[in-house]
Amino acid sequence: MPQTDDGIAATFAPHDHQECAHRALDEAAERLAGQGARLTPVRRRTLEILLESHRAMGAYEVLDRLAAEGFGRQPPVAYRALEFLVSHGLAHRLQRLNAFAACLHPGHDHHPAFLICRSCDKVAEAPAGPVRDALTQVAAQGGFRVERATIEALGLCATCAAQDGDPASAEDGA
Amino acid sequence: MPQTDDGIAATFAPHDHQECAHRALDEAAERLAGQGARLTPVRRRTLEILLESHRAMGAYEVLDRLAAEGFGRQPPVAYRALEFLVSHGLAHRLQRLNAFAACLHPGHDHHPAFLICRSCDKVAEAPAGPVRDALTQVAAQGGFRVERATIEALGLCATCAAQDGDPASAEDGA
DNA sequence: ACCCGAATGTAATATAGTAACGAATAGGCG
DNA sequence: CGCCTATTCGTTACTATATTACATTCGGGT
Repeated sequence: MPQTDDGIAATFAPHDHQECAHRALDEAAERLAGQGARLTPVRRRTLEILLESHRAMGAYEVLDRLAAEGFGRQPPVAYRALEFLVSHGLAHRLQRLNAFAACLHPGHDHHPAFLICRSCDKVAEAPAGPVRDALTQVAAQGGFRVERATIEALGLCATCAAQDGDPASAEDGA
Repeated sequence: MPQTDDGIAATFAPHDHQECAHRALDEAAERLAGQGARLTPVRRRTLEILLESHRAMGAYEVLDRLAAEGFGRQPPVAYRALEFLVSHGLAHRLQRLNAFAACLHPGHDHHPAFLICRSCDKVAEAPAGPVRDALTQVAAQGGFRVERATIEALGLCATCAAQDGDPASAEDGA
């Protein structure tokens, strides 16, 4: 069973999420301190909200939460906090979903590939190195220089595949 | 100089676009006939509009054009035609841009990678096979089964790199 | 001619994102 | 401390993107 615990399975499988989220928040605070950037209350709360699940959330979904907790209730409140987090590598924007997800590996590979489970809606980050290399190479053959790449996969995670009795992802269902 | 004429360079370089667009339209009509699908006036015109350039166009940009030519002026008019084209493999949707581009290689690789030039805004389709393989593999290591992938690169095409005097993409500019 | 399903058109509304500007606030410094 | 300045926060107003719902029209079969 060639299943490395690289964080993908860890995202989708049941786990101590309190611990998981708490550590990500600590890491975030630490990294920001090093950069002289301020983790203000709205920003911190926004990150906490994203960290409550491994799903991606729309800006307005985040905004509703913030508003309910006494922060501003206008779109820029959410967009600014989210943009701050993204630009500091603490959250990611998912193009396919027009939504945002907390980064679980701040600092490792800031431009990962995303694996979006269509069943449980969770989003995992996967190392994009080899994928990016393949893309860079095929582009280079046409004289195109890749500067930024969007790599997002929709599919089924191992946990959902097992639960939904989807045999294709196990051994063989014949 | 390992530059195959796989269509990437062909998209970005100056070329006989009349011929290029016309051929794509013919191919489209032929394919649809084979499927029993109808290339109605709005749909045909929508495809022609997309084919006028190699850029991606927003739905409302297309809609304006259609409305000016006597078709309906409400969003569904454009969205329906575009969705039809996409679902029949005659156009693609670019997630990064919330926009649509005509497919130049209907039938070949219906889920290509996209190369978007940030300078001329043109969009080329690149064979996504190797990229997709790399993605599928890294996902599989986490137990994730990829069903659909979005692969879009932003960068600089060869033509723009040469014009803008960007030496990095030529040999070396030291 | 009649019927039916597909395609087209409309109005209305939902969702996503940005611009512009004033009020509050945190730190730097006399 | 008191003042200044840059950042952050909040608001209003607006633009852009996309969908739902429903009436009408059109093509093709019988």
